[in-house]
Amino acid sequence: MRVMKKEENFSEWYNDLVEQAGLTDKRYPIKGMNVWPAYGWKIMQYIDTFIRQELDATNHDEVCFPLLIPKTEFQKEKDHIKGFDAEVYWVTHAGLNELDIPLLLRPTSETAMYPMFAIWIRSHGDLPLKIYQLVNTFRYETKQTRAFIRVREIHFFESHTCHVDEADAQRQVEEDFVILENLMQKLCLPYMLLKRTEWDKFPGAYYTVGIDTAMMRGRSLQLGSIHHYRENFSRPFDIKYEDVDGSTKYVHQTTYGMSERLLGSVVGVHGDDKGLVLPPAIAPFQVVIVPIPAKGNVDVVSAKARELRDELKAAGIRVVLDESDERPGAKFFKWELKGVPLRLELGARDIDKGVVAYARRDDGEKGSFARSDVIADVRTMLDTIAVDMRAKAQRFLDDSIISVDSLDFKEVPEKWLRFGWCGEQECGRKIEERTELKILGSPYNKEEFHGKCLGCGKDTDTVVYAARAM
RNA sequence: GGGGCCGUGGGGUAGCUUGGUCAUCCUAUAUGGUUCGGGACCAUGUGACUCCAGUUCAAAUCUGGACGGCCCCA
Repeated sequence: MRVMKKEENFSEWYNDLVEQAGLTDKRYPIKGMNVWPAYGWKIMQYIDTFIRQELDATNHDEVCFPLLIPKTEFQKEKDHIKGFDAEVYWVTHAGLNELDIPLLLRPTSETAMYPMFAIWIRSHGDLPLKIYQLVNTFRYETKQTRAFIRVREIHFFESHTCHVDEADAQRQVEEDFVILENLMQKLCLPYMLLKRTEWDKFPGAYYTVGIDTAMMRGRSLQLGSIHHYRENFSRPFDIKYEDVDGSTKYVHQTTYGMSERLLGSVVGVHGDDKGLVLPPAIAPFQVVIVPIPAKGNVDVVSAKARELRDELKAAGIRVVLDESDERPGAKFFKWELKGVPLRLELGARDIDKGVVAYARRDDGEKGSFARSDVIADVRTMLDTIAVDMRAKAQRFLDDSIISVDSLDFKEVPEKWLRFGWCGEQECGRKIEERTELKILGSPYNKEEFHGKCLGCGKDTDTVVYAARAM
């Protein structure tokens, strides 16, 4: 029961942590398909709740499509099939019979939804159509799997929208960025919006914007992506509407997808050698109260601790009182492992002085609150913790990036590289091969830049970021 | 696709080379007691050799296969 050192061996540290903290149980006998135990599921549910809130607030409707897709629908968009062919699970039999048309488990739901969109959409009055679902999707990953980050059964959020024209679809993409920003505030995660290269965009997309954050040692992790499809899917799926002038037009579509990787990033970005560090917004318990009993005052301390718990609970703060018969020290370690943002301690000393002792999970700071102000102080402290967690993570992302203007290094730095690129695929590929990094793309919100392409040396005002993807 | 390593209580392990005693230790866990401001202690318990076949008087240990896991290379 000891958490590894994050700096020494990130992989082992991560794998140990997610199991010890109760986020996942990897003992299920299928590779890449893990069990969600209560604690991990609860956190994911908070994340999902925020996603729902944001989507509902922007007039998306939650729906739920079937898990199985007929092969015939899946094959309608050529690039899409090419992109996913190698990693779909097939259902070929039902009972004792072989199926005439094989069914696949959705790797994503475009081809499940779009035949229905073609039926639902008749006129411009039906647009925009904005829906989303939170479901599990399946991808047969051939690379090594890792809890939350590379799994075969994915806990997935996907929104799909249809619009009258490209400009309206573009407005949707911009709205998605706002939704993202609000969510990332809750998770205290910094990120970058990078427009993917042509060879790395989503199969079938017109363009893809990747949402990336920084992990240890220069690794990048994609948290999700936003795609503009133009008419790439509406044509093969025949999703048309009748416009005001009576003409028939194809809709323009967008999608937006994120997964349990959000949780994986929270673990990887905020966690430390003591365990998980949860942002207050998604912590199942924002506060843990550890009573410090001593010989002769067990009942008094217990009563005071319950009183404190009830007050916090009534104030809407998610609180747990640990009355198990472990010693206080053991409880400290346990709740630190589980990442509870704020610990309150209540013993005879505190009761006498009219205070409650506290310890912050994020930076370990200790102090005490006046018992009379404890509700307000806890609220303020939770806010402060979130602010500080964001700032710390942002610093880490900023420090992960270095600008380079040549390929003349003996060893590729363990960083994200920022450099100029002329935009030619040949140059891009060459840079990727030379550095063994992946070009994540150029900032969606253009950065002022004047420099030379790292591949061919031509002047360019396009800057891109490259990193080793996790 | 090619190569290598490994499967022992819930978790982590020793034992395997050279087959032979009640399968080691840590952790977990159950009951009782003493404790309690940073991983308590005592007492008594619980719990494992991945599966199938073979060799043998005898297999955790040797051989073959299946299944599962991990790592490296393309």
